Amino acid sequence: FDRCFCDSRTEVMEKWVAEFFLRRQQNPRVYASPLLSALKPVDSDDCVKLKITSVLRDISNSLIRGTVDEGMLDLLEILEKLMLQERSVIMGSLKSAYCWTAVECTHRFMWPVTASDGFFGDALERIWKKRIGMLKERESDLVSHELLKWESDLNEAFEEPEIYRKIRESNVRYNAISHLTQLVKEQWALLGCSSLESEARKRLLKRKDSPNASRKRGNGYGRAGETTDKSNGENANDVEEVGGLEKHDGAVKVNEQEQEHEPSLNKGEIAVARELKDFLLEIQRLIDSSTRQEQEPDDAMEQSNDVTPQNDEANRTEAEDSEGSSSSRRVRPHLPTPEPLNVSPLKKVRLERPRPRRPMKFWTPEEVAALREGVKEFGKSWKDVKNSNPVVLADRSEVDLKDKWRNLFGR
DNA sequence: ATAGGGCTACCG
DNA sequence: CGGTAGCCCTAT
Repeated sequence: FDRCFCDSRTEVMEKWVAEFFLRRQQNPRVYASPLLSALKPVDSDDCVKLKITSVLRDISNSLIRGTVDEGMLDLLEILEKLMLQERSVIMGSLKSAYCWTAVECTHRFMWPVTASDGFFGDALERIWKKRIGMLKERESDLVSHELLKWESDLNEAFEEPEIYRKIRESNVRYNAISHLTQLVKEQWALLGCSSLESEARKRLLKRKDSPNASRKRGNGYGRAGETTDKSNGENANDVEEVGGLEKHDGAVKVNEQEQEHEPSLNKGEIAVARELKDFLLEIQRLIDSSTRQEQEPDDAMEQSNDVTPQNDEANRTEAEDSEGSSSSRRVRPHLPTPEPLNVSPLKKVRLERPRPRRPMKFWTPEEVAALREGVKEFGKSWKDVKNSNPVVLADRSEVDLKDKWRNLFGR
């Protein structure tokens, strides 16, 4: 950090701030492209992560709006390319999300009862021949078996009214949304917390550790905000704000990839903190005005700089926390009429219907002996018992062991 | 992961 | 019926 402290300091901070806003899940929703263009274009190669973050943000937003269209396919393709740049594997979740999104994009043209009536043919041509054709050409990993299967099914559907009808009536959208949601969740989790936040946590820890020798590592991070005294002025503010916001970070590990930002700020710490805060406020202001005037804020942004809203800065954070109270004055985007779902997402359905009962098998004396041995050695930790003789106990689950033991000796 | 309640097939 | 063995479900 020292090295880049002088000239590229602001650049790093821009990245951090952008990243921070892109990752937070709360309102106001950030739109990736305006945010990135609002910042000076930081187009170095190490921005891949930031780009991934922004693509994810776009996908999330699209999902929140309920929009699963060909723009989504674009986003997924970009995501794939970025992940290749990062030399990470293309995961199953991305493949199936892409597959189902492609199917959904086609499926939405199956509104007429017969294939030839509407634009189904055009959709096939555009999406499957051209778009996916290009994927095939560059041997993309997105071309999965699943995808190929659907390709042939959809092509068949064009000829066979019966197949057309079946696909037409199936609930593709539900699957597409599920897979996309899954993908987004997985990716957010993979990214961990933002650089800004991990920095804040680090400083928080340092501060907590130094005064008293309480070594409370592990998941001590959680609600640390309250315990810090506010006497530290703006520093404390920053930390609280940052610490409280992100929800999706689940695993509280400081991401390995975050290490590039590792070196801590001990010089000019205060100055940096102050600058960060200014950044946050400024960006917040941009976001506020841009989300308020719908999502085409590119030009709106300029004027809004001076017409900027006023005093509500102070209560802003609280307003966001109670989701929705402030959203009433935001323009609600026009949502496409949702297609009816065969399965209500509200009703908790078991997607795999009740497993057929495992056929009953009596315990052999050998198995019982193994069980006794195991328990003698490990007590009632069934996991260990099973591991102590995995061969004999191969088709007995840990629960089976427990049940059998109960049968043998009452309680 | 484990404990404990419940269900079902079977038997006397 | 009641009892038992094996298996399933779910709260902790």
